Amino acid sequence: MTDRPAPLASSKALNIAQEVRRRIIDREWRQGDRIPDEVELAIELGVARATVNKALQLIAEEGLLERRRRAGTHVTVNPVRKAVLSIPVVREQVEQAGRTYSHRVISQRLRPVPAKVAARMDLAPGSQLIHLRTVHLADDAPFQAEDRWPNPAAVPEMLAVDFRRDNANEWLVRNAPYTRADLSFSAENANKRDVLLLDTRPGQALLVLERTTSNDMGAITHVRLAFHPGYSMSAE
Amino acid sequence: MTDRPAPLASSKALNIAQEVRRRIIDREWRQGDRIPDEVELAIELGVARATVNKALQLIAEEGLLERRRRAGTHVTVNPVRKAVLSIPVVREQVEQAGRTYSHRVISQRLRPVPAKVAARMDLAPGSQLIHLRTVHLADDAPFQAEDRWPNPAAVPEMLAVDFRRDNANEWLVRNAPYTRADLSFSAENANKRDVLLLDTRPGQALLVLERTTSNDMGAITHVRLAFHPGYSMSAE
DNA sequence: CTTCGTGATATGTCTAAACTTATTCATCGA
DNA sequence: TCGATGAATAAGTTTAGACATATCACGAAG
Repeated sequence: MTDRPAPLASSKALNIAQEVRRRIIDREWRQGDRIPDEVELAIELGVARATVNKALQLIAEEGLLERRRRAGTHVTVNPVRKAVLSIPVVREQVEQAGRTYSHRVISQRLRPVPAKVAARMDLAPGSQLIHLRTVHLADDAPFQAEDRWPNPAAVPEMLAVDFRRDNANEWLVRNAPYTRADLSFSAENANKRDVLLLDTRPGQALLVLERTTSNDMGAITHVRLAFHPGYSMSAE
Repeated sequence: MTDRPAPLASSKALNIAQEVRRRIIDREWRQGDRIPDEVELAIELGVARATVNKALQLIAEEGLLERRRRAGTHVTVNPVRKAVLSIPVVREQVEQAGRTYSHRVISQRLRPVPAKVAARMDLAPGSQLIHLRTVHLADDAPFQAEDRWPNPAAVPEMLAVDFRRDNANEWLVRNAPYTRADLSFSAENANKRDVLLLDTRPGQALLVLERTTSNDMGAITHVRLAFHPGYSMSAE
């Protein structure tokens, strides 16, 4: 029987990263301190420098370390908290919760964009876009109200699509891939339309996600998603 | 003059990643397709396999590719959108906007935790924690209302700290590093206290961030941050 | 027909070595 | 005193090669 080299719950690089995090958290390396360089750590830990490099880069991405050529690696003084949000497709979100998904298109027609949306999409005010209003349901209860402005200039075929049959989000993901997405979260008091779509009362606080997606050619779509009351979005 | 080997706007690995993204976006590789394996790509692009590996791992993290040993690398069918939120320390957030930061501690005392908070922090109901209420100001206008439950069991010294002088968030970051943070966003209608602290009207929709931080020993603190009306949080 | 190996294969990981590049620091000259 | 210059340094990147490991696919045994 060959003795296995390590328990290997995970990779060497990850073990090193964990050890480095421990030293930072346990104050062996204080905020602002310069830590030993890659060569030293490689020798101390008995691995190749490339492995130490991988581990340190990982932690630097997490924000606990700052690295600069020649200056060395330092423990970040005021680490900015980063949170990764996963924003799944509505349908999957609903189905993953074990509920039945459906959606209803309220309206679909060509309209000039409102100024605010035009600004976000970097379009000339008054441009004609498709305007689409949809409500997404979980077990026939309103889950999310969608107010979308797809840009036919991005994908001309979209003018021929009937979004009553094809889910707009999924059609766009498949037919108009984007390279950039700007999103923002806010809280809004339910307006009349929200009340109607989400079956709630006026003024109810709603979590609102606004997203603008674009590629090199320009904006593809802007969408405002209002979640049902009480919805909360988790991270990390 | 030695002719430089490449324009080298960035590294080879990043250039390869960009090229791979392009092929996915331009539909040269369709959703679900298996793409050429690392060795093939390395030969095609004239680089080492390790470089291709780095590029593909990067894109897999972004969610556009799925990789499994032996099965190969496939283009993700329904990519989950991921967004990275940066959650800066309040003080820096305010100062970065060119405004003057200040804060006022409304109350600080030992109290039994409410059931909801106890559940989040995984504590026995009725445990005694410090309860701290603070309002953060930008140019003397309310910016954020904070409702915090630090756990003295995590760092006993905190019982002796006067948070009127030391910013609680910053004291904790320095003296009680955490390894885990759970956060969630929601929208809430302003309650009476929010109205008072944020100088707004009852029912106003507020963006609320709740965060529980902990380390191996258990929960360190739970905090509810209510932002001033109209505040929005952006990502990517 | 099903189940259980077993080999082939694509990715995962690590290493040692070399080269590149940004940045600091000390030295020297104006 | 100040600024320019250049050497030294630490991280960044790439390479070729090796071995590890998960899993797919196929064939043998039941």
